[in-house]
This record gives sequence, structure tokens and C-alpha cells, in this order.
Amino acid sequence: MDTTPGPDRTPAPRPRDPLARAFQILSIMVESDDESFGVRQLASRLSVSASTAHRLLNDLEKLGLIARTADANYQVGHEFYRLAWAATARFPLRQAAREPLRDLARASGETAFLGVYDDLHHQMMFATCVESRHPLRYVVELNRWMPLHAGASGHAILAHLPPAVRAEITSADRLEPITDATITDPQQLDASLAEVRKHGYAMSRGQRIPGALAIAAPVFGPHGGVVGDIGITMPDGRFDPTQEATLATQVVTAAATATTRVGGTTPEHTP
Amino acid sequence: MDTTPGPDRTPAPRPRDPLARAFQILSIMVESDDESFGVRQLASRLSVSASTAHRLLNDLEKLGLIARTADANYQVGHEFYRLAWAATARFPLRQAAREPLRDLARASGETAFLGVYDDLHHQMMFATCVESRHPLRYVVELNRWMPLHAGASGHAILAHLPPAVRAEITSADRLEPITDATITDPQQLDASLAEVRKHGYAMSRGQRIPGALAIAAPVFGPHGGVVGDIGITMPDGRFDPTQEATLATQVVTAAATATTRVGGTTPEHTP
DNA sequence: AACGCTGTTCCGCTTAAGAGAACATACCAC
DNA sequence: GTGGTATGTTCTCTTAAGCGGAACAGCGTT
Repeated sequence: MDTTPGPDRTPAPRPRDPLARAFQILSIMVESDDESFGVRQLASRLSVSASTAHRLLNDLEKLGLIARTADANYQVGHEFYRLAWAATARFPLRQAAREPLRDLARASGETAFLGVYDDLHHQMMFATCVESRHPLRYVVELNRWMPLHAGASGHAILAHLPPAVRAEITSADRLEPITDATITDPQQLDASLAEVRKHGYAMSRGQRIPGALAIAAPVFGPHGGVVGDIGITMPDGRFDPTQEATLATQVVTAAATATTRVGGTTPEHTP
Repeated sequence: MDTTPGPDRTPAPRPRDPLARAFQILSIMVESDDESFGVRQLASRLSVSASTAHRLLNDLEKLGLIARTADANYQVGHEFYRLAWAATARFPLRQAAREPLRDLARASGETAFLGVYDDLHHQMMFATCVESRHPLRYVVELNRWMPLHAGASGHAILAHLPPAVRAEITSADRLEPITDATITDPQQLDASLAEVRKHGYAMSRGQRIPGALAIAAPVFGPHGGVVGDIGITMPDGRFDPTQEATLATQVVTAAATATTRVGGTTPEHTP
């Protein structure tokens, strides 16, 4: 097997990486709708041999992180549930945002969401939401990583990232269009983000979900960096343009409260 | 290095076990009250060298499971929070027990709890509770593994384990006395468990917490095995003996409902 | 300047992680 | 019954990744 020194594509995952494999298994188990899993089924998802998967499962079972079903299959174990439950109870941002989110949902009458930013992968996800009581409403998809370049929820974060990081994202090889309304032109996106910084909030229509409108404002952490954002989302048709200022103020206030609660500081404007 | 064949105590942890180490790190981070952690601090907790801890932290960071703070320390990462949150949302037993717990708390007026059983370690923990609105109430300590031999919450589970497993626990070298009221005599415990099976519920006074009284009934899984229990706890002084039957019925009903919801079957009595 | 602390990197040794084949068992079709 | 094909499990062997220890690079204090 000669390792071609040429422009090799694949990032070459480490040939041995039990840690990553183990968490892949847990991720698959947690994310899938299935209740139990077979050895070879998991092995193929991980692209490893059945024996490797088997040993991994054994190791995880010893730790209590996965458990066996009566029919010799595998499922998520109690120790992982314990850890997971304990972790969710102390997620600082989520805790800090709980009250502001409730207040925002009540004040605006629309679905309020909390987005969290992951600096490592330059992505965001919706961590919590308080749903509006309108019979017609968008249901926010929680706990899935999403790109920053589409939608107000991404823009409110993206606009306040360090210029270097921001540039890296906006000038990516290709800004994937999620919908027809997604901004895919780097310059246009940069201009849009400048507006976001100027106004203190982001607003978008149908960039991520056709027909959905969102308003979002950034939440900052202890060192002035963005850690996430708070916003509202509603069907486009329900939005009253004369109410934009009111809604935006509510969103910005909620985000500012969360920033304070999480012990964060809003950075100075550097336009 | 001669491996003494004698009665060696330590279970000899594998010299290399990155998986276990990694989860120890996450456990420590999640369970501790601290916000961030240093390399050597974690290394000493794990009894590994600083370099090992450092590499583990790096690997975990690559996976997004931990993140770095601004002051070069480490904290729990977003990917773990995401996984944790997704996991808690689909814990079958907790979901199944939610409504019965609420109903039980309302009907009894006392704190209702859900205990889950871990077959691997023969332990239980309180996974959820709905607190009573009495100003005086015991606050259940959640998400900590506890032994089965003390308290109604343990007994309701222990009494319905397979005889072999039960015997293994009741006849342990030493039944640790949690309080003065903890049953530490195997025969006495066995007799008590027989009563639990006969009545369908367990009741205890101060076996785990002095002055606390609890009533609990088992929840069974799809194959007739105990998966946990549901019960109530209250200050001893508030308990009205003439109400025992009423409360017990409420508890048993809640547990039976949860059993049904989780797709479980109540096994036949084999006295 | 000398210390103590921090996170980090380097280097050899060792061993467990990994693939692949063989095994045991169960089910289903013929 | 027999062949086929699933399943989980257990081998064996090679290789590289995990590990500790020592050395390094920054800080802040003494």
C-alpha cells in the first residue's frame, strides 16, 4: 500500500481511534429512531470490521454506557443516560436563556429559540425553544448542527465573529443554498452582516425554511465572543412590518438579558 | 512484574483504556461544580501522567466533546451537550413515567420519584422527581447511583430481581448501614423483601435518610424484568397510618401505568 | 534571577486496537 | 434434512497509538 504523496483528498482518519468510534456509536444510537442495534449494523455505519465493533460495544458495556437487550442486541445504557441528564442540568447558556426565552415568547407571541455556537466547527444549532401558541407555527429542529450562512439565527452569530473567522466562512468555496432565498454571494453576505452589526439584530425571510421569517440577536460570553443567539421565528404571512421595531427590541432585550445572566460582556462596536 | 495469584484486591484496570479515561474526564467535568479544568488537575484525578491527560483532552476537543476556555483551560464541549440533550429527550422510561409521576404527586400531595435500575452494577438512581408543594419536604438527590438494600425505592426493585441476583446482593459481605434503620441482616432483609412481593409495594422509614418515609412499587420492562420503580417520599411525621392503603394504591397504580407505557409486562407471582 | 506553576512537545517502549477469517448458532427456503 | 445466509462471538497477527517521563515554553510571584 503506497501512500500517494499527491493531492490526497480524504483527511485520513486515524486508523485507530477507539474514542471517536465509541462516540460515533453513541451518536448513532441516540440519533436514530431505532431502539436496539446489531453488531454488524453498527460496524458498517462506522466502516469498521464486525470484530472491532464487537469489542467496542463490549468496552462500552463494561462502562455501562450501553446495555444489551434481551435479544442480544445493544442499546443506550444507563450510565450514559445518567451522564446526559446531569449534563443538561448544568448547561450554563441554556440555563441562562430559559427565562429570557419564556419572556420573549410571551411578549412576541411567537416561537422563541436559543441558538448555540460551536467555535470548533463554526456551526450552530438550536438548543431550546419555547413554542408559540399559534396553531400555525414553525417547529424548530433542535440539536442538529447547521451552517451559519443561512438565516437570521446564523447571521446574528456570524456577524459578530472575529473578522478572520467570519471571512473564512463567508468566502468559503461554496455557500450551500438551503433554499432559493439563501444568500450565496460572499459580497452580498458580507454586506448583509454589516447591516446586522449596525442594527444589532438579524432578520431573514425563508433563507433556511421557505416561508419562515426570523429575527435574532447575539448572546455574548464572558470574554466578549459570541456564544449563541436568541430570536423568534414565525410564518412570513403573519409578520407585520410596522411591528418590526417592537419585535426587534424584544429580541435584543432578551439576548442582552441572557448575555448578562451568562456573565457575558457585550463588546464595543468596531465598525 | 509478577502477578500475585493470591487474593488480589484491585480489579487491575487495563493499562491503556482511552475510552474509560475519556468518560472519566467527562464525568468529572459534568459532576463537578467547577466551570473549567486544568490538565494536571484532571491528570491527578485520573491517576495518569499530564501528557496522557493532555492528549486525551486534545482528542476529545477534536471531537467537540470538550472545549477550551479563554484561559487555556478545558470545559464541557457543545457536541457533548448536544448528545446529552438528544439522549435525555428519548429516554424511554423517563418519558413513560412522566405523566404517572405528575398524577401521583398530585393525588398523594407528596414528592413522587422515578427510580431506574442498572442491571450491570446492580444499583439504582433517582432519575426524575415531581416535588410536593409542602414547604417541608425531602429533596431527592437525582442522578447518583445508590445501593438497593436501603430504602423502599431500592427494595421495590430488589424484591423483584431474579432470585440469583437478589441473593448475591442480600448476602453480600457487608450490607452497608446508611442510617441506623438500614437493614443489615441478610435474613431480615430477605424476609422484608418477601413482604414487598406479597403486598406489591415497599415501605420504609429512615433507612436511607433519617426521618424520611417512602412507598415504592416496581416498574417492569418488556421482558418482565424490573427496570425501575415509582414511589413517593415524605417526612415521617406527616404520614398518617390510616392512609397507607390509599397511598400504596396510588403508588402501585402509577407504577402499573408506567409499566404499560414502557411496553412492559408484569410477571406472574412466583412466591 | 530563581522559583513555582501552568500547558505543551518530544521520544522511546509496550500493548491494545484493528482487520479478517473461523466459529457457533439461528432462522428460512427448498 | 440440507443448503444458504443471517446473526453474535472468538480467534490470531501486525501495526501504530497510548502511555509515562523528561524537557520545553510561558507566566506570575518571590
